[in-house]
Amino acid sequence: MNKNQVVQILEKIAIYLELQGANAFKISAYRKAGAALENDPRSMDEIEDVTALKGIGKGTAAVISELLETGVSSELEQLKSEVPVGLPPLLKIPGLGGKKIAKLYAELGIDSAEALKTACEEGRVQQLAGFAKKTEEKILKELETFGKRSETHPVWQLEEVIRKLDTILNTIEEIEQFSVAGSYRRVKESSKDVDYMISTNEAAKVKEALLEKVDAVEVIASGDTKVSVILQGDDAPNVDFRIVEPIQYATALHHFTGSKEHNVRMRQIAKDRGEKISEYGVEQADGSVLTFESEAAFFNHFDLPFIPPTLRVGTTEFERYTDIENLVTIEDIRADLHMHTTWSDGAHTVEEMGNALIAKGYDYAVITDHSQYLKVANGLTPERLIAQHEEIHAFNKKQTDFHLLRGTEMDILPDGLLDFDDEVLANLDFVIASIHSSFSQPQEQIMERLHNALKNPHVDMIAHPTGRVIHQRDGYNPDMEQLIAWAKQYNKILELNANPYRLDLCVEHLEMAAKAGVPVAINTDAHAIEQLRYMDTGTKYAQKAWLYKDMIVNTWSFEKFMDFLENR
DNA sequence: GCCGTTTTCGGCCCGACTGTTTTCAGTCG
Repeated sequence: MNKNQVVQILEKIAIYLELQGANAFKISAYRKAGAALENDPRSMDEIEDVTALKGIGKGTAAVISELLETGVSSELEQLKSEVPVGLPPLLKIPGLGGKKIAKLYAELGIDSAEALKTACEEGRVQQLAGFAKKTEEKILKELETFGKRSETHPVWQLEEVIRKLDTILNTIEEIEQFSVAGSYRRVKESSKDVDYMISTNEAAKVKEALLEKVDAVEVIASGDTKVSVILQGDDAPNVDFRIVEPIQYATALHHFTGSKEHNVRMRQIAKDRGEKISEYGVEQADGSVLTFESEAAFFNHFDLPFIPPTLRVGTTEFERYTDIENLVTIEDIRADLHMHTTWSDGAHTVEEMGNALIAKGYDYAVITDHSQYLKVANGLTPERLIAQHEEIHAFNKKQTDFHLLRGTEMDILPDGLLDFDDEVLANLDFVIASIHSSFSQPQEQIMERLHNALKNPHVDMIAHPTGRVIHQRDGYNPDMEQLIAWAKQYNKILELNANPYRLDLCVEHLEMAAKAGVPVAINTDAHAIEQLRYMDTGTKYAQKAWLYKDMIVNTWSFEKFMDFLENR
């Protein structure tokens, strides 16, 4: 039994305990034990003594060793025999937690969503102590969409939502500062909802403006410091707006950015020093409350550097914080090595893209339109590629300190051949090879295609190496260990494709690449000027894998980059 | 259930909101 499976069973035990109304700290002890395993970099086999991990004691260690020996947990089996199988899914109904569900089961025998619905309709739920008419109505309403709503929303969906909300918030005069917070700010691949932090001296007016301007189908909560709504649209997410006074903004933003685990650690650190952290500030032993100009000042108060939101997981950031200054940031990026123009399926011309790249402050970039195989994307034939070079050349002539390179995003064909001959490739400054077809081939065949590309001396980089689209498709499932070994052997670059639909390589694979010493490029794969902004998401995502700037080829100077390409 | 230089018991991060109450429990993040 592997570590993931063990962690999942510990979580299951926690869920069942919740449904028995067990002690909250006991429940969280099982979750902490799972988190301790998860955060340890070693595999299950490599961990000799689990009790050595903080958070795992006698009880949870016994569960783990039983799982490893027999594959089952007698504790979980016991719980399962006591708790009906229909109860765990009910935890997903907003407003219902373990205790209420336990009560519904104990007093009314409700053991499924179906039974709950009937009981509500018959008015039996509102007769229970602690429940009343409103609760019953709310449960009935939630049951209508039960199982239909997405539990989480992918980052590419939220990106759209957040762009719209930012525009709205910018029009509300009374707002002093605002920022998205929560897991989106931490660049999680998907989030349950959207959190916003807002500071103002006129909370009532801001609240009013929010309710008026934000397109909501339903207002879930509307208090003095919090407005919670469900947005209009298919499968739209919930948005929480938290409103605080300007002096509280930094600590509140930190608080609502999380993660929960990070906040717990911060509070423990504060507690050890006789201080108390809340969203409103840091309370001193004498009862006075400190507030801060910025999150950085808040961290500095605890002798920590600014910890970027992406790193706030509650573990490594407190152990490796001296490394943070080496991590790649958006300011380090000097180039974008993957983008499309009107020559293939892009929306802007070579010149328009070139000017936009200069406006971003880059030193160099590569135009990489699709190759001829990709007919749906108007891929370039060798002849059109040559014609494009004239245009790029003309653009470059007008520049003094910016270099636009000639590249291609060349298809690796289903039979493993490359879409351009070597003599075509030899004419290019930078060659990307990608798979866009026959995703369902067996892994050996996929790997053979990738190997063919990596072996070719003209190929510089593999783009979006797994082909995944977050929440939509898994990609073509390459053997990543092998792919990274080959990239190392042939000295090729692997891409972190920053498009929020992709984020490919993922964090886990980026960590493997970094460990192997394979150079990484963070690219937007922009098909239009406005998509060049994805670089920001990409660099933040790279931080999650603790990638240092010197590992990222597009932080290098133009000279260093060209030198690498020539002497690779 | 876990933890411990205040160590084998007593605390475990902290606060808002809602709906139920009439001072609070449950849920949520």
